[in-house]
Amino acid sequence: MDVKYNFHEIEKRWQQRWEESGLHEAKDEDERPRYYCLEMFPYPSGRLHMGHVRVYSIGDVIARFKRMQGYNVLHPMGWDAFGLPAENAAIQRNIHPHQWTWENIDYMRKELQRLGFSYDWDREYATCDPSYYRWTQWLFLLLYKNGLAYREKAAVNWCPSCQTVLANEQVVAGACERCDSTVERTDLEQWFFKITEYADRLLDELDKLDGWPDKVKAMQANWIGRSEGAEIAFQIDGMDESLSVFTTRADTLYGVTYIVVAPEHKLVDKLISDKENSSDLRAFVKEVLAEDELARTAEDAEKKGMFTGSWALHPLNGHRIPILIGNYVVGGYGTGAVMGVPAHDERDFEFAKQHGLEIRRVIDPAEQDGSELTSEDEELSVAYVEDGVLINSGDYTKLTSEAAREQIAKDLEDLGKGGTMTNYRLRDWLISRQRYWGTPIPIVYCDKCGTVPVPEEDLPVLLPTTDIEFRPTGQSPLVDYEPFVDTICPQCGAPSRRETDTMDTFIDSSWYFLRFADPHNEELPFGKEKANKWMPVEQYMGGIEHAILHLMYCRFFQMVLADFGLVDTDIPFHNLMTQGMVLRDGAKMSKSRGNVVDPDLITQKYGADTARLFILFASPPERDLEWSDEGVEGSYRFINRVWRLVAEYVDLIKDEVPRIPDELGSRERELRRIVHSSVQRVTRDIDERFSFNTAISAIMELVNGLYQYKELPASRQSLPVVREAVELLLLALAPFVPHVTEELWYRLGHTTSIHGEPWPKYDEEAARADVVTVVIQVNGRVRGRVEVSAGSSEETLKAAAVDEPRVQEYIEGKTIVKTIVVPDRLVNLVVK
RNA sequence: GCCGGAGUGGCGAAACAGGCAUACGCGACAGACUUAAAAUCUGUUGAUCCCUUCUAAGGUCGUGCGGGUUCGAGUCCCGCCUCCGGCACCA
Repeated sequence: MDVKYNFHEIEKRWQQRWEESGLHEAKDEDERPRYYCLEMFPYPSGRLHMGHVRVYSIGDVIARFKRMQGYNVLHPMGWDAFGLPAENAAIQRNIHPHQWTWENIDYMRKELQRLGFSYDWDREYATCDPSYYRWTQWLFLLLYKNGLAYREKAAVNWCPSCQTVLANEQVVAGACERCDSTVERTDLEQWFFKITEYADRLLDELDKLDGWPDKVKAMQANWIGRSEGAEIAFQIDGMDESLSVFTTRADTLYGVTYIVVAPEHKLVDKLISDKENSSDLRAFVKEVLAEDELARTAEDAEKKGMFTGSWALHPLNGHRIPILIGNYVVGGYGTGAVMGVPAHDERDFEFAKQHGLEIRRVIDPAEQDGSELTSEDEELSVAYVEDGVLINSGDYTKLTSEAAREQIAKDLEDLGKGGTMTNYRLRDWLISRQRYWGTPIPIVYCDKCGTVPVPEEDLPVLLPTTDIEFRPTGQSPLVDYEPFVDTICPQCGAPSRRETDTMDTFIDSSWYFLRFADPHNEELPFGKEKANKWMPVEQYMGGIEHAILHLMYCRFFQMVLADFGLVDTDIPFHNLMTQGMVLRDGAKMSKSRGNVVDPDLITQKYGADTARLFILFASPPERDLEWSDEGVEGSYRFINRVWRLVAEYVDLIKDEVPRIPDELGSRERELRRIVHSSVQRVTRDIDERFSFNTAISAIMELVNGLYQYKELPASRQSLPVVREAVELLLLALAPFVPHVTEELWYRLGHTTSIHGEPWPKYDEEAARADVVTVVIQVNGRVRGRVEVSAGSSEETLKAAAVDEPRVQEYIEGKTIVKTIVVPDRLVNLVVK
């Protein structure tokens, strides 16, 4: 056998053979238990980056391992192919987005194939293909017909650079998630999905996702932001209007000394119109509204406020309460108005001090924290924001905060002045985009019939791929393309206009995992039977950056589709793993930083197996991975070490059967102990905790053990034991480095793929050591070690311990008051 | 401020259930092979020497910091610090 490890030739040959033999195809009709292994599909940006290589290497180990364990594995790949970069590239390089995208897909598919990932390529698709987005449109109509998609004028986020609106989830700290430009607020008529209708379920059912990281669940819970409290209506004095506030602290209702409304509140006009200083008031409103919303409502911003001249009436005691306009009240949350309770809210306290408003204490801490009853008229230096016992609160005095909240909400409800209310941070999902390269929204506007959905049989509404000027103008490029826009009303046949906005690309990826279960279906997005066969995805993998966006949208879609009976499970992904980033010099790889390592160069120089092995070995999957050129060299060295080992042994063991003789020498028993305990560790590390780095280190120890054994004179070596060791080594290594293990497997004389072999069983008996080192401690400090046969009794261990000369030094002249024995591990003598 | 996660050699990291801290790899150093180098194989590699002494063993210290529980703590408990991520004038 050639001594040189020629990865170019090996990898190319096996990739071809695997594809030809259909080794990685998932079978719809197959009685074995199914296993759906999925990694987030890529956007075809041009080339793979190391982040891709990492997540797909992780997924491939799992897919291959599960196949060897006897599962019918679905491991598909496709393309999240609609999106802005295609348009930007089109503008910069004068190439059509369609062409740019498909060329990228062709290139990146080759890159994936060169890495040897075991995808079922028969199921591949791209979301920009009409055969896919036809069903995205179909699903849009499903939501529309069921009242879950609607069009409305609303204050929306506008990205001036991307020239489109964005969903709330796509705005990070006031900036566009994609390009970092500051987002502007503007009123526009837009399409929304009613995700808020599912807010409670999206929150409550997080508990069902026991295979998801707590981090992701916490982020989603945060994002949904459910807040339970009360709505309270304050009659406006002298007007036939009332002002509603939302509060979580109804127990502090008697402490209300003012009300603040947001400048955009719909009653602002009425409140200030007939006042003598109304022009000043208007100027104030205008001034506040002109401020950037993010800055205005930032925590450290100055709290500005101005009295409107109007008064509200307390719903329980009828007191007159001034109404102010304040910059710190968020118009879009709750009712856009808050009750001011300065004694028991830090923000209100600060605001009241600034504007000389009354501070009235109504909660006493006494019984809550056991501190002394504080004097009621003592002036507060800070707000008391904890729960307590009510004081100065009419009939509610002496109730606890908790009891009072309930009672007050109930009584207000009876009076018709409020009741319990739940608020969410989550907003409806704004899904329309003023851009070209996306799924057209299948809606027609008719002068007579209004908004008309395109009939299902007329789908897809094709995105024109020629003659489009797609430079962003703030409205969809389709607006000016008459062949697309001009149509006839599906209901009355009159000339009408198509919707020209396209859908947020997150919709494309919110159901793609279902399409993989049935990718060629021409009747439906997916057949129910096939979806039920494969769903939910057993193991899903991707970056943490999708914790809220993609992963919440998918849950929403899956719930909707389950509700409409298209699929049984309402959970898209059973287990989720979020892998860390690939860093170099401590920072994320990026072009601007110039610290990018091109996967193609690595596969060219070292081969796919080395690239995969390094990435899996360098770090546990969830953690960030620091790129290291030396580390890559090390992985390459290791594969060569395996190659040489087999090359040196192959002629000797080619015809050996791994039958183990009953009588073994100590060296053979030692080798088998290493081999079998390594396989045991690899199995556990992959199966139970995806700890690939430690699995690989166990295999390295196996190889080291074989090299040690190889030092023995050839005549004294047991070839059946070596044969067994080499076979187990290759099998355990197969999911990580599929090409080289396949090659060596054939060289050993096998005629079928190693990847079709069952995962190796280990012999627990063989994995156990004959002799163990037991640590002897005196008072918890290590004072000696003894070698004893495994499973020695407590008495034997104790005797061996006190016999140790060095131990005797420490116990001489002292009394042993206690002896702790951990079998096969440790003896601790406690002396005085 | 609230929520989640992390902090271990020169570096990436390991320690499964409270029981030898640093497995495995990188780097470094040394030996073998070689005319030589590379490659390869083998070995050494936490700090320290105030203390002991047999000079290569032994002691002592050591998992962000300070306490605690325990025969024994990287691991459990209490209190902090730092870093990363999410939410945040959300009423």
